[in-house]
Amino acid sequence: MKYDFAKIEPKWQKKWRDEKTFAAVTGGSKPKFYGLVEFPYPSGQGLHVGHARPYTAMDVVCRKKRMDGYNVLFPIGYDAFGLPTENYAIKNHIHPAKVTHDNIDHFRQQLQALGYSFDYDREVNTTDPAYYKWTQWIFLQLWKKGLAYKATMPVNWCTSCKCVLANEEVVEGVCERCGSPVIRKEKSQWMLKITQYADRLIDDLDGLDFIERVKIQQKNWIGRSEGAEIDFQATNGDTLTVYTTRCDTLFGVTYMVMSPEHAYLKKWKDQIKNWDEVEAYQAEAARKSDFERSELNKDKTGVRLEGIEAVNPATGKQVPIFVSDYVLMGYGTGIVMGVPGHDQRDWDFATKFGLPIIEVVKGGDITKEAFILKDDTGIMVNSGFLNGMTVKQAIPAMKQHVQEAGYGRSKTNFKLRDWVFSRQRYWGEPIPMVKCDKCGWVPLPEDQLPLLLPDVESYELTDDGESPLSKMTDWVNTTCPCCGGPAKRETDTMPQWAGSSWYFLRYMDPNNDKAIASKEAMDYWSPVDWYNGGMEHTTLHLLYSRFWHKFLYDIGAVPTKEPYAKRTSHGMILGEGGEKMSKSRGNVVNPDDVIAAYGADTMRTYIMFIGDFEKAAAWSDNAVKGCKRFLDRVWNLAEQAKDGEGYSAANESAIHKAIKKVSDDIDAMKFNTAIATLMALVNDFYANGCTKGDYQVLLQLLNPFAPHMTEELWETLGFAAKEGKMACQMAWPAYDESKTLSATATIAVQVGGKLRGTVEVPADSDNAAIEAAAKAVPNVQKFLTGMEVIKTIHVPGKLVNFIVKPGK
RNA sequence: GCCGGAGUGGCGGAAUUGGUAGACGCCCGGGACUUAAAAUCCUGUGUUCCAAAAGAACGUGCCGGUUCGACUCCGGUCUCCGGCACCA
Repeated sequence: MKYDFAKIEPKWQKKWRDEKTFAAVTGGSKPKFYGLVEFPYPSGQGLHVGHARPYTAMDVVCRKKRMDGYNVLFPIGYDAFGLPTENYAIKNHIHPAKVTHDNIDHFRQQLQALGYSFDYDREVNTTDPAYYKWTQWIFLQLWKKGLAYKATMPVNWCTSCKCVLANEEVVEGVCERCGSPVIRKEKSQWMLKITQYADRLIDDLDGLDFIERVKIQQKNWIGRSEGAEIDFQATNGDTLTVYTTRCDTLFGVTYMVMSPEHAYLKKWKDQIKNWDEVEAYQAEAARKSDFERSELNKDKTGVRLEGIEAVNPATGKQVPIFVSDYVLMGYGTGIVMGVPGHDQRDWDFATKFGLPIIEVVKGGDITKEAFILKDDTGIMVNSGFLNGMTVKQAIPAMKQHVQEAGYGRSKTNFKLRDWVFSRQRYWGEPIPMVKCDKCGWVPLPEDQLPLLLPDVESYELTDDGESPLSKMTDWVNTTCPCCGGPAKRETDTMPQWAGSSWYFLRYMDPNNDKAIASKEAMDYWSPVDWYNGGMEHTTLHLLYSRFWHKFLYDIGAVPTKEPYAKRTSHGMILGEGGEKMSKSRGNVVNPDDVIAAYGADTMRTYIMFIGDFEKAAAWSDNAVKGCKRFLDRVWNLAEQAKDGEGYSAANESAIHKAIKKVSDDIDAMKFNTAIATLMALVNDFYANGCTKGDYQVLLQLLNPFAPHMTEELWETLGFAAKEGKMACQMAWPAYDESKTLSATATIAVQVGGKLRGTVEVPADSDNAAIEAAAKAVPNVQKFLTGMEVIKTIHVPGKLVNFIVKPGK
C-alpha cells in the first residue's frame, strides 16, 4: 500500500465538497464557534505561503473545535476591490470584474487543494453588487448620523497611485502599498468621524481577549493624551489657545510658536511688520513633503512675528510669538507654548533663537538640555503658588487654577484623525451620494441601492486627479432625489477597507437581500470567537472594522459592542536563509509546487511545525522533507498495527500524555510542539509496537493537521465502517489524567545543587525509599563520601538534592 | 527618541508558579539493505579534557545579585527585529 497523496487528497476534497461536510447551520443545541481568518485579496499571483500559515492554523483549530462538539462557522471570501486589479485591467485591457472572477476561481481551487474546511457555500465577494449594496447602505447610515462628511483639507496624495490615502496608509512619508512619495494636496474628500469613537476604541479593548501587542499598538495609534488648554491674550486682542500636557510649567513659558498653516497669520497680515519674511517661510514649509518636514533631528527653523506679542496669563509678562514648522496644524490647536527648560524641542528652538530658558522644575541642568521628568519627584520653583509642590501635585493644582481664573480648561487630545474615505479610482464601491446645486449633498434613497459601478470605456487615470468615473457624463448627470432638479453623482469610490470592515457579518447570512444579515443569524453567531490575522492590519482593517461595528451597534444593526472576542496574530514566513520572500530575491515558495511534490498534508504539517506560530520563521526545503518522512512513517505503521481494541499497555501512558499535550497545544496555538508530540508518539509506536486501538487514536490526533491521509487510513483500516463516520466527524479523544503518569519516575539526584546521577523508582515510592535509592547511586556516593548531609531537598517526582558540608 | 518583542548547539526550535537545558525536526558522521544510487531502517551527535568507558569542567547575548538549585527571578548592560515618531 503506497502513500499516493496525489490520488488521496483530491478524493477526500471532493467528498467533503459533495457531502458539505463542513457546512455551518445556524442554530441547534451545540455551542457555536465562529473562527475567522482574514479573507484574501485575490491577486493574479495566487495564494502564497504567507496565506497558508494563518489559514492552516485556524483550520486546525476549527477542525478540532468540531470534534470538541461545537457548531463551527469557518468561512472564506474575497476582498476583491483594489488597485492591483485595476492596474492589471488597465495594462491588459481586460475588465476588472473579469480579472477578479478568474482570480477568485484560482484562489478557491488552491484553498480546496490545501484541504481547508471552509464552508464554501458562504463565500462573500466584496465586488458583488449584492454585497456592496450593504457596504453602501452602511455608508448612508453613517451619513445620516453625521459621521460621514465632505471636507476640503490637505490630504495625503500618492504620486504613483494618483489617489488620496488615509493617514494609516502612509508609512514613513511614503505610500504603504507602492512605496512612492506622498505629498500634501488640498482636496475635497469624504471623511468618516472615527475620532468620535476614539475613547471607546481604547476603553473597550480592556474587555477583549486580544494579544497584548495588538492592544498596545492600537492604543498608541489612537494616542490619547490628557492635558489642558490655556488661553493667552495677544497684544492685538486675539486669543491664542494652546494645548499642553504640562500646564504645571506655565511659569516657564518664554515664547509662543504657531504652525505656518495657522489661520491667524493671514488674518494678521497687516499687523505683522515683517510679513514678507513670514510669507516666505510659509511658502517654504508648504513646499516640503511630509517626509522632509518630519525628518528627525533636523534643525529648528522659524520666524519671529514683529508687531504682535502674547501675554502669559500666569505672570502677565509679554513673550514673543514665532512661526515654525515644528508645530503641526493637525494636532492640538496649532499653537504651542514654548517651555524650553522642560521640553527638548523647545530647548533646541530657544537655544537657536537666543530666547531665555527658565527653570521651573528643579532636578536637571537646563544649561545643557531640557529637564524632562522620568518620575514625579521634581519640585516646582520660580512658579508662584506652585513653588514647593511636586509635578504630580502641580498639574491638577494648575488645572484647577486656570479653570477658576477663566483662562483654561482640561482637555483630552488624540493622535487619531478622521478617516479619509474617498479614492479617485474606478475599482471600488461607488459612494451613493448626489450633489445638487439647490439641496447640497443628498443621499441616494436606500431602495435605489446598490448603486452599480458602471462600465467605463477606459480605467485610465485622469490627469486632474479625478476618478475615471468623472468622465462618464451619462452616469454622473442625474436628478436630485430631493428636488428632482439636475444633479451630479459623486465620482470618487470607497477605499479597499470599506468592504472588509463588515464582511464577517455577511458570512453569518450571506444571501440576505433585506439586511446585512438577519437578526437571528447575528444573534446566534456574534461575536467572532477567534480572529487570527496579520499585525500589519492592527491600525488599519482591525481598527476600522471595530469602528464600523461600534457604529452599527449604536444604530441597533448588530447585537454586540465588539466584533471580535479574541484576536491572535501569526509571524511572517521568510525565505530560505531568513530573508523576506520576494520575486526579486527569487526565494518565493509557491504552495502549488509543495503540494505537487509532497502533498497538501505535508505542506500543512510543515507550515505548522516550522516554529513558534507568533514569530517569523524561515522556510526550509529540508525540513519539509522531514515532515513528509514523518507522514510516511505514520502511513507505513498502519501495516504493523496488530489487532486489538483500546490502548495497549505498552503505549497507554504515552497516548494519554499525547492527547493532553496535543489538545492543550492546539488551543494555545503551539502547533509546533503538538506535532513534535505526535512525532514522539510515532517513535514510541515503532519502538514498542502498536495495536489498531493505539493507531486509531493517533489518526484522530493527527487528523486536524493531515486530514486527507488520516481519513484514507481511517477508511482502509476499517475504522470508518466500525464508527460509521469519517475521522473528522469523531469526538476528540479524551484523556485520563491519572493514566498520564508513568509507572516509574526518573528522579534527578543532586549533591550541593549539581547533578550527579538519576535513579529510576516506582511512581508510588515514599520519600525515604527514594532518598535511600538516590544515596545508593555510585556516583552520588562518591560525592557524599567524607561529607555530612545537612539538608535534603525533595521535589516529588522530580529530584532529590543533598546539601552537604565537609564532615564525618 | 518613545512603545513592544526577542537573544539557547552547525540550523529551525523545545523546556519558565525556579527543579535532569537542548524535546521534536533538519544537517552531518558510522552501520545495515542494494551491483550501485535513491528510499528505508539502526546508531552517534552542545563544547572541552580523557585512547575509550566511567566521569569531570564549562555552557541559554554580556556583567553582577538572590537561591540548595537560575534559560526562568532581581539590578545593570549590549545587540537584533517590529511599531510610532517634532503629537507640545
